[in-house]
Amino acid sequence: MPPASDSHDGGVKRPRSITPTHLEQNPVAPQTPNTLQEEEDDEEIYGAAHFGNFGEYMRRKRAKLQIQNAALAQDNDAIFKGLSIYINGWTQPSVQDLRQLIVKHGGVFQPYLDRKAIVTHVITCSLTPAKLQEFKKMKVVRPEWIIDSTTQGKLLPWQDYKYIQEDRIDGAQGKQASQTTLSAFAPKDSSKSLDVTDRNASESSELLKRGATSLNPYASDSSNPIAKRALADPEWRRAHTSAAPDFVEEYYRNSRLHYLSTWKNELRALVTEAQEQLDRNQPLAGIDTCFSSEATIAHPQKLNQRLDKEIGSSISNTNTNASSSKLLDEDTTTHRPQRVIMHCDFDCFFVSAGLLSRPHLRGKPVVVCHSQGGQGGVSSTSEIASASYAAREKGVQNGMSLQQARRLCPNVVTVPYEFELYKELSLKFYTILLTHADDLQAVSVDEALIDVSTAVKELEDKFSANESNPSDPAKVLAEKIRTQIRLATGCEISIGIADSILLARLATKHAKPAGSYHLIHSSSATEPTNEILDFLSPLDITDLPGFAYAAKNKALERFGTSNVGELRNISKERLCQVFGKSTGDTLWKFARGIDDRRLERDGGRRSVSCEINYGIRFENEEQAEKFILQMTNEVKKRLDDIHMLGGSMTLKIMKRDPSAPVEPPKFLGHGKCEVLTKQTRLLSPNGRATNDAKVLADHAWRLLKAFHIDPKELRGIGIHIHRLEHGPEKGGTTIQRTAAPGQAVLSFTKEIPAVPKHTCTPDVSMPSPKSQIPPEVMDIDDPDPKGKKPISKDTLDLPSFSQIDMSVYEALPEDLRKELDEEYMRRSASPMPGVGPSRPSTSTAVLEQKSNLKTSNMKRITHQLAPRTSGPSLSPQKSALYRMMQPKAKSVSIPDAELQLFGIDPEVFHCLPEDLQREQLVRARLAKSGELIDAPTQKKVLKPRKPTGPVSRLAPRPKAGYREPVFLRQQGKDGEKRYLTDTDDIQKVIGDWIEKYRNSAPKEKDAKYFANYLLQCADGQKAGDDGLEKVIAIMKWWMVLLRKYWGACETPEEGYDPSNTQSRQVGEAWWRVFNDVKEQLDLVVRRKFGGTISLK
DNA sequence: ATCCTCCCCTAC
DNA sequence: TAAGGTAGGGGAGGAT
Ligand SMILES: Nc1ccn([C@H]2C[C@H](O)[C@@H](COP(=O)(O)OP(=O)(O)OP(=O)(O)O)O2)c(=O)n1
Ligand SMILES: [Mg+2]
Repeated sequence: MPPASDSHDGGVKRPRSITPTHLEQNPVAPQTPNTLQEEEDDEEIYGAAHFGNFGEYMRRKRAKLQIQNAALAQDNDAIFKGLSIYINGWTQPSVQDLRQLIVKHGGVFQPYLDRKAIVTHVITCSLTPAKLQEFKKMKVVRPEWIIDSTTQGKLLPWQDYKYIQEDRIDGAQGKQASQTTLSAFAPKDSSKSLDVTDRNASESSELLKRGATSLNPYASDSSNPIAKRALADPEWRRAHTSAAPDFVEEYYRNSRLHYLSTWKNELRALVTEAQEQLDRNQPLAGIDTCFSSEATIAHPQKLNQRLDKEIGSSISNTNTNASSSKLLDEDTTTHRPQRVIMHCDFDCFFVSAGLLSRPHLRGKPVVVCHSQGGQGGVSSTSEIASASYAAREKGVQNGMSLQQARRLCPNVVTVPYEFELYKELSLKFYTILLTHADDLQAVSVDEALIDVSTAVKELEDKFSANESNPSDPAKVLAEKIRTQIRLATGCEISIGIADSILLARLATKHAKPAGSYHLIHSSSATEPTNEILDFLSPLDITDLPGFAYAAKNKALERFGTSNVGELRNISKERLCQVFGKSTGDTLWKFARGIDDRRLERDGGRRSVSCEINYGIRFENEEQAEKFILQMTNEVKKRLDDIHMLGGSMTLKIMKRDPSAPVEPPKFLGHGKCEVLTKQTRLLSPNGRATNDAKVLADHAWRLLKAFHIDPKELRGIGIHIHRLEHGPEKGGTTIQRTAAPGQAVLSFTKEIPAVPKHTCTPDVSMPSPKSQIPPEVMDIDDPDPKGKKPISKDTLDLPSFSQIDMSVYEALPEDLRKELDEEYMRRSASPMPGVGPSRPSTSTAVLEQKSNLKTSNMKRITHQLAPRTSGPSLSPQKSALYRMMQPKAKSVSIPDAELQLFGIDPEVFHCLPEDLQREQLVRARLAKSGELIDAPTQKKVLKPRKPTGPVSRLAPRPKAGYREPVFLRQQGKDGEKRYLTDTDDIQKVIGDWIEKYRNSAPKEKDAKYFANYLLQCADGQKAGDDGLEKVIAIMKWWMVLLRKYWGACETPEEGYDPSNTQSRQVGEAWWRVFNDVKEQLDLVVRRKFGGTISLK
């Protein structure tokens, strides 16, 4: 069974910020003042008092907590330390109260019952039978356990409070909690447990079963009746699911995650542009030009002057004229001096933005989500994008469902998204940051890393001139920036300062909300001091950037701890062993506060993708095909936006896991799924990477069909394009982005949405009138609407047929090849002039009639080609079949290029036993010495694996007759059995294979490998005609075996047979694989020999 | 060794 | 009702 996966759901993602809950719970001042405390004191000097009392208050409390948590291990009050507690359903006392008690006394409150998170205890007042079953291996206790324990100040035995229903619960088996040190930092992001899509569903399914709850929309096993009811109405389906004609557009208009990704890209580009301007010695003008047309922001220079006046700062910004890259360039050489990195991040960004127009909600528990039903939403599965700090106090987290939030905080207020506003604020934010930064890395719409070494240095010089000022210039600058941002946007940001990215990020968590924090060594030591180590020690691995739940699980599993301080004791070798070389090394360094990464520069895009895993509910193939069309059109737009062409496509689908309900708990979500991907080379008729909508659509549709999946089972579709090449910069097909999309795009495909979904791209970033551009304007902007039409055959500039790269040609979808064939014939450009019909038709039926005629030409042409590697991915991963088919002898060592010189296909060569390899070489050398290379027939062959243009693989075509079929030729040569060279052997392999999968469907990987092997035999010049015979023999044998075992399943039964046995499903899977392979073979055979293989 | 391919993982 | 996207780092392990 192919793997199922859902990275979102399995994980424990948690906000990086410190939950204010902790603050509330730990008001006691720390015993030992340390750096943190000192910084707090500093803060007072530097005027944090400007801010609302709220931020100041919170921040101070949190800082105290931070220190306290470090000592929490010894705290007698931490009676729940090491426990991870989940509260099920309605309880008395309330969830919030219990949660507060748990957290206050050192326990971990689990908002979800996550299969990956460790839950030591479940608290409940009542349990449904289903839950009872679900929890039967866990410690299920009544709330009194918590109450009594806290009142008595010690952890009472849970057994005394075991929750009992009529059925006996064997609760003693729950996993013991790992001894993880409590972190001062809150969890990274809201956990979305459970409809886990595992890449190895079978292995972990046992665990998966464990923790579904009705309150968790990601639980894997309960159905959503509301969704079921809605979907029963066909009208509704057609309006609200992927069956809708404009679903893609509508979806993207509302997907926050889509915006997040889009913005990040845009900001990166913008920053790069601005930096280039600055590098051209146009300090401020650059910024102005860059942004003025896109958002109404004050000129930075003026802004600064104004700000200086307003905040009465004696520090003027002396950095505005600094060259952006001078210092940076120095840095790149050897060891950089001492950087000052700031990590700047809006506090609860979406909420803060939303509150700009709702000031009365300040300080209240507010969340941003789609669901807006006032006090309703008790059962809403709508996801919370951002929660205010007041809401976080109650345990509400970003990414949580609204129903979860309501449970934790019944009076939480919901606020709608305002995407345009976010982008606007972000632009102001970035503009100001650029004003101070030597370098800037766009992290996200609300977050950036800046290198402010120069500005801090200048400030420092100024201070030292003043003498009497003991201020930390970095901190002063941070506060100045915060003030500027506040005045420009009305929002609070927090800033973490340090000399590395890692420490700056950690400092930010500490600074939030509405503060700044300089994580600095007291000494001027270059490497992390004890203070830094002490800061890090209480943290959890998930507090480190780049490490989340998977890392945590590995750490817990392999080291028994996820605490940074304890992980520091693990040797680098062990870490690398568990996490891999680079990641292990990084972890080792991070645990010691070492991070020498520089800020990332935009290195140019390497892939473009488009993926929707929500609301995918097809009833038939036609809907799926229409949807694919929408997706590929979207992909095309994205390619055009960045003037790129794609050389390769991966189609990714999510398929409902057989064990998952048809309607998952999350409304229209994908639920537990298997994730499958198929990849293909993506080449247009001109042999280059492409952006052609039709080519994209054809490839995608073809890939989708190759899954042979019931469209009803689809839950997600993604199209990824890689191996990007530069396309035309302007004009032609690349206009629509700068033109208003609607009209221009409509002009060539009806399916494309008429309204731009990029409502927040810079050119339309103003919320107002501009977002709707009149159609006339768009027409003017687009000089050549036709350029976006599928390439017209009449105007297409085709190379002469002989110039066509055959590997490219062969990689085309069949119908495209046919079309191309027809075109050549029509133009009399084919090697057999004038054979074709006068006009190509798009009718499949017609094309098929003609195919024989053309394939005979194809055969002649392909025969002249050099050997080539067969299609994409002849590189099986380790698999049972693969291992079975591996040659036992090691390969004779000889460069492939030399083999090719001999006309031997390396791939085949390496499959041969050693003695045969030698023999082949001897023969080849002999033959070559007696003949001239047939130069004129040399061809360039595009090597499938090299992304960069055609790699010439000069492979002189030996004279006909010379080259005996490498494969299978030795049959009968000397009765010795050889791997993969003898029919008997292969028959045995097939037999073994089937035997191995008598009771479960064959692995996709094996099937692919086997198919490739057969194709290799039948295709190209690797085998002569007896190669084909061999293939036919193998296929026949395979068929015989399948008939023997599953003869009844040869033709899949129509309709739904409730008595569908496991055996029947396995049989059908085998036949599906068989037919799939035969189909592929037929394709090759038809091309080569003009017919299909007959297994009669 | 170094590359490539097919994934997993992470961040917002 | 709800809108679970997207790009890049990098690891495992085969190909070169
Ligand atoms: N699961 C998530 C996480 C974040 N976001 C969006 C909304 C957030 O406001 C924005 C920024 O994410 P942050 O992680 O910076 O979180 P916030 O800014 O909301 O809070 P803070 O930074 O104060 O912790 O991204 C989202 O839509 N879904
Ligand atoms: Mg933020």
